[in-house]
Amino acid sequence: MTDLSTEVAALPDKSLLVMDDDAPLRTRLGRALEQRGFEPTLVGSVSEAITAVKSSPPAFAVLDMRLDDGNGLRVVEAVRDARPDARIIMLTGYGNIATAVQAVKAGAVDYLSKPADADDVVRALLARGDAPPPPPDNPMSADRVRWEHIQRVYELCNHNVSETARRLNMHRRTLQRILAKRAPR
Amino acid sequence: MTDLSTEVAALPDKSLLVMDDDAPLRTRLGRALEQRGFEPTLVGSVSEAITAVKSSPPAFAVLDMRLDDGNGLRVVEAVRDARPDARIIMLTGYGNIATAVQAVKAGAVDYLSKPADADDVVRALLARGDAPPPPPDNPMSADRVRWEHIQRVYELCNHNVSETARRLNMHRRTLQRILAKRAPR
DNA sequence: ACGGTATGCGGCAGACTGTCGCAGGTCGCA
DNA sequence: TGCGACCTGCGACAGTCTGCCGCATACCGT
Repeated sequence: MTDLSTEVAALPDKSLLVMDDDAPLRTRLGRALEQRGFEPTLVGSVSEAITAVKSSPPAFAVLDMRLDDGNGLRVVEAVRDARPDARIIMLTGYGNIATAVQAVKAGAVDYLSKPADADDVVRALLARGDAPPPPPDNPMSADRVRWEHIQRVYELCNHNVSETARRLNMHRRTLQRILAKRAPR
Repeated sequence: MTDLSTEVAALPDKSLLVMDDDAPLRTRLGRALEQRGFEPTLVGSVSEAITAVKSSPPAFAVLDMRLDDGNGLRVVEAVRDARPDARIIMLTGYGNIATAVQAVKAGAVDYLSKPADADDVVRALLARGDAPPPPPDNPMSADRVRWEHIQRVYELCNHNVSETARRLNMHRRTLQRILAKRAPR
């Protein structure tokens, strides 16, 4: 388990589809996975992904959940239909349980929240026997949880401060101040 | 979808297993589900649950994830083995993505984090066609999210204020004051 | 009896929040 | 071109909340 690259090298099929609408991140992730031995195809939208899947179904897939032109779940289904043995993992900006449940039900083998480093992705991709890793003891600080929630809604509101504040039922001024600061640990 | 009770009444088999180690909560949940037409069996531990499943496999199950005498996942498997068509939902004090993924992979149809009210549970239990909430985004207030997180950890720490504060990385005094107040809206 | 730990509570200085208000920017529409 | 509807950033101020210290009490295991 220490050397992921050799494990990847032993795979019969290293084809991997990476879908993310953030181009720099996508490229970086693609490069990192390539270095670890995969043969990635990069796409930035659901439609591109579907096309790619049709022309050559990948053995692995790393998909962003939320894109501009549709839901990442559609791609999960497409990949599963084209290739039932594919190992798919979902990626998303801020972890959300409901989303994770949907993703797994749709057929993803795992769900990671960004920022997830390439090693995490590879580990999830390779994890044959699902090892219930550690005691699921996750001590996120209360402020951190609050902050992430805010970020999520903020993103969802397309970085519109006023609307985010309205939805969050908090003062625009307060939101502004919070957004101006860095994430709490 | 508006009247859950009538929908429950139409079920061929209303048997339901409720497992939670917190007796008051279990009773309350059981009563609530009974009022909505289910026929619940209440148990407070994994071993009791396994026994119950063996003697009469339920059509539905609401299981707490973490109990003193073992992992709720074991019960998921037991139920699934005994009755593959059963609809199981997991409940947990502390919402955790890794756990949610595990639960769904084990065969649960949904995963809710406490506090989940009875209607939420029934909805999850009945939701035949899945993924009705494509917009999985709640306009929960930021403070509410924080508060729920705190409550969850607090419960997880067995109502130990000092330990909760330590884990949450916040001051015990502050936690005390927060717990003394009611939930924010 | 003693150290370790948990709990409730008073108090205080400093940080944060809720509110107002003001100024400037963008967009769509007569 | 001007108006109205929004959005954004920011200053100021009072009221609230938080971090931190201390003290007293109450269980435990040794």
